[in-house]
Order: sequence, then C-alpha cells, then structure tokens
Amino acid sequence: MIKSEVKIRVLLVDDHPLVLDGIRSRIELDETIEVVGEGCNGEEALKLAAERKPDVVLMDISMPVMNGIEAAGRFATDLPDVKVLMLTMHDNREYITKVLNAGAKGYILKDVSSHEMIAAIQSVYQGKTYYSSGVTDILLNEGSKKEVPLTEREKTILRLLAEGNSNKHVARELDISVRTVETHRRNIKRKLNLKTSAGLVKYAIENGIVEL
Amino acid sequence: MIKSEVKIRVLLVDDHPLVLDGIRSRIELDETIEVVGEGCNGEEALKLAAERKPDVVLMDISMPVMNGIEAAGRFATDLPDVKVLMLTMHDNREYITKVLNAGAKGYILKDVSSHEMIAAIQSVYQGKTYYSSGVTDILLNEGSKKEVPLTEREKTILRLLAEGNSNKHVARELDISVRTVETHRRNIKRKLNLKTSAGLVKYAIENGIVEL
DNA sequence: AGTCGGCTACCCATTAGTAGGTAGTGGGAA
DNA sequence: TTCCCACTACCTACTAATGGGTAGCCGACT
Repeated sequence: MIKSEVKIRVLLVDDHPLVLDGIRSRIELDETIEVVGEGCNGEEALKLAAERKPDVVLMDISMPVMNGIEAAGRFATDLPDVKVLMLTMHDNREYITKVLNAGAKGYILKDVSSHEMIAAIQSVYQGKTYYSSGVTDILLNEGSKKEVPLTEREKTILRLLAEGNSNKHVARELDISVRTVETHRRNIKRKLNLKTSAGLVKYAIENGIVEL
Repeated sequence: MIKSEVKIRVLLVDDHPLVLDGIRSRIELDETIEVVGEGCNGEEALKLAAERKPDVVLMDISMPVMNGIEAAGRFATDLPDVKVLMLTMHDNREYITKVLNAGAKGYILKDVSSHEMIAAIQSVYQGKTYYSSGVTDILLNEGSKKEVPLTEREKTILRLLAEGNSNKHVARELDISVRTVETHRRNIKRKLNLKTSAGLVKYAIENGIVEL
C-alpha cells in the first residue's frame, strides 16, 4: 500500500540481546524497514536516537538504568519527531495508560505476531497510533468492567504498604495520622473487595503499583 | 568444531509468537541447526515432539495450558531422548532448581546473546548440560550467600499466607494449630530477615513460591 | 545411644490491624 | 449555592499478629 524509496528507520531498545537479535532478524526480512541501531536501556535509546535520527523507536518497558516509561517521556520532550512504539509483555491497565500519557504512539504486547509488529511500525511511522488487539481488549474490558477505582492518594498508600511498611510507618512517611492511613487502607480493601493485607500486596504487584 | 551432515533438529516452544519468530529467524542463519516445529505451550510441545522427533526442545517456562516445568517432567518420562533446554527470564533459584530437577538439560536466561543460545543448543545436543553465566552466578551467589533456607513445610505455610490467608485459615487448611502456624511464620520471617507480612508476600512472589 | 533438625504446640505481654461508626475541610461540579 | 467526593482524623470494641520464651515427638544421621 505505502511504498517509498527510503526505508523506515527503526531503533530497537530492549535489555534482552536475544529478543533484540530476534526482532532484528525478523525486521530485516521486510524491505520497507531498516534497523539503524540497538540499545539496551532508555538512556542509550535517547543517545542513539539523537545521532541516528530514527523514525520509530521500538522499546521495551522494563529495562535497567532508565525504563521505557521514563524514556518515552523524555523522547516526547527532547525528540518529539521520533515516534515511540512500546513493545512489552505488561498487559495491565496502569502501564498502558502511563505509557500512552508519556507520549508513546503505540503499544503492542509481546504476544503479537511479527507480522503485526511490522504493521504497527508502519502505522506509527505514518503518524497513526497503533494498539495491539490485546491492549484494546484490556482498555475496553477493564474500562467497563473493573476499572481501578483508586485515587492517587490511595495508590500512594497502597504502594507504601505493599513495599512492606506498617500503617505507622506510612503515616510518618506521608506526615499524616495513623488513623488516616487506617481509613485509607480500609477504603482500598473495600474498593478492591480484598479481605487480607496479603491480597493488598498481590494486587499492588499485579497492577504495577509497586515494582517487583 | 563439531560438524555433521545432519542438522540438529530443534523444536521451539514459547507462547509469544514474536519471540518464536525472532528465535527462528536467528537460528535459521546457523547451518548446524534446523527448526522442525513450533509450539505455544507444553501440551503442544509434547504432541509435536512425538511426531517431529526433535533432538532438542527449546522451551519457555511461563506458558498457558501446560507450563515449562511440568512439560520438562513429562518429556523426561515420555520422551527421554529429547533434550530439554529451558529459555526463560525467570532468574530465581526456585525455578532453576525445579527445572533442573524436572530433568531439563540446560537453562539459559533470555538476556543471553543469540550466539550463546546457539552454543547452548549444540551443548545439550551433544549430551552435555548448559547453564548460562547468569544461572551459574545465581546458583553460586545464592548458594553461598543467601540460599533460601526454608523447609518444605515453611514454603507451604508461606505460600498459603501469601495467597491471602490468615494464620487461622492456614491452620484450618493444614489441620494444625494456629500456634504452630504462628511459629512457622515467625521462623520464616526470622530466616528471611523480614519484618512485615507484606515483605512475606513480596518474597513469595519474587521467588516463585506463589504464582502471580 | 545420643543429638540434631524439623514439626508440632503452648505461655505471656504487647503491638498492629480490623470493623463499625462519625465528622470537619476544601475543591470542583451541578 | 449546594452537593459530592477526596482527604483527613477520631472513637470504641474486637481480633490478629508479634516477640520473647519452653518443650514434646519423631526420624535421620553418627
């Protein structure tokens, strides 16, 4: 459909050399795209993008040094012409909304086919957005069925609790009363329909509120 | 070094088409190895292996329907001639020992280079074992420095607690006294140097004692 | 036979968390 | 303005968990 003499310049960023290598092998089979560089973290991605001038950055979220979400934000401010396409296995709503808010143009899950990945690269190159079917499913399903109803404050409380802090410690940390923390904790549990603190921690990890 | 007319027959098993595709593209560049099939879960792997007779199965751990650990066990009993090489990003001791006990011949992390992956396939094909450097690091480090010292009983208690059960519920579940559960819980926390129950849950998830 | 570790169970005192409330304040929407 | 909601904080009574012990039983290893 779209044909031009110049190939789409793509920068690959992932901390797993194997994945990087596999994606590159696959992309090189396509005559519309060329790989102009590879990085293993967000910092490297920004540095490489500045000199190689890619059209699209295909980037993982979980990486050392600088993760994909932070990197996507920096790309949006420093190199706004570069389209960021997120490629990750994290399929929770928190991540997806964070990434899209950070200015990424697309979000595909690692369970897509390589054909779909190519299609995604071409889409974002053309200035369109691209979300893999899994992503839209999540946005739709969780959006209508079980949207995370926690307020920012509650997420903060939950994160601190899940990190292993007691009510008292969280209270000191946030400079509020222990009663308040207790109230928040109860509200969170009621909202999420949880009965135990263990469930609280599990929920926080599953939904990307704390890092594992 | 080793050269023969027949290529090493490899079966790839991973639930991410993209990874599958990438690995295949990469392996096909090597003239000593050929891909004879691809599956997306353990069950499919066993079925495919029975008909395609691969020399080596390169398999992920976390997959739907039947995971890699269970599949490795089935391979060891049903198709003992097939060498299982685990390829995963789980780098915790629990998984590694489980996999190796299940009869896998090798364990490589997804952060290896594709070159190392090829070397691993060749090694296990020759009947040797292969562990990527990251794996041996973990076995050595954790082995000397911070080996998980939990007994089977303690792991059971920990799993139940991390799943969101109270001491009382665990006691009923295992048909032991609440005091005993309390003692176990204390011993676990002392051994792991944890102060909170949230830490308990985090530890359990990080170390593969409970599924996320 | 002795001892060591793992599992079991209990005592006591104290702290932490739960479950039911009520309620003030301040900001944004109707 | 009025009303709602998020955030804050407190009250009371109750239950769960913690941290310090001790100790019996059993199986394995010496």
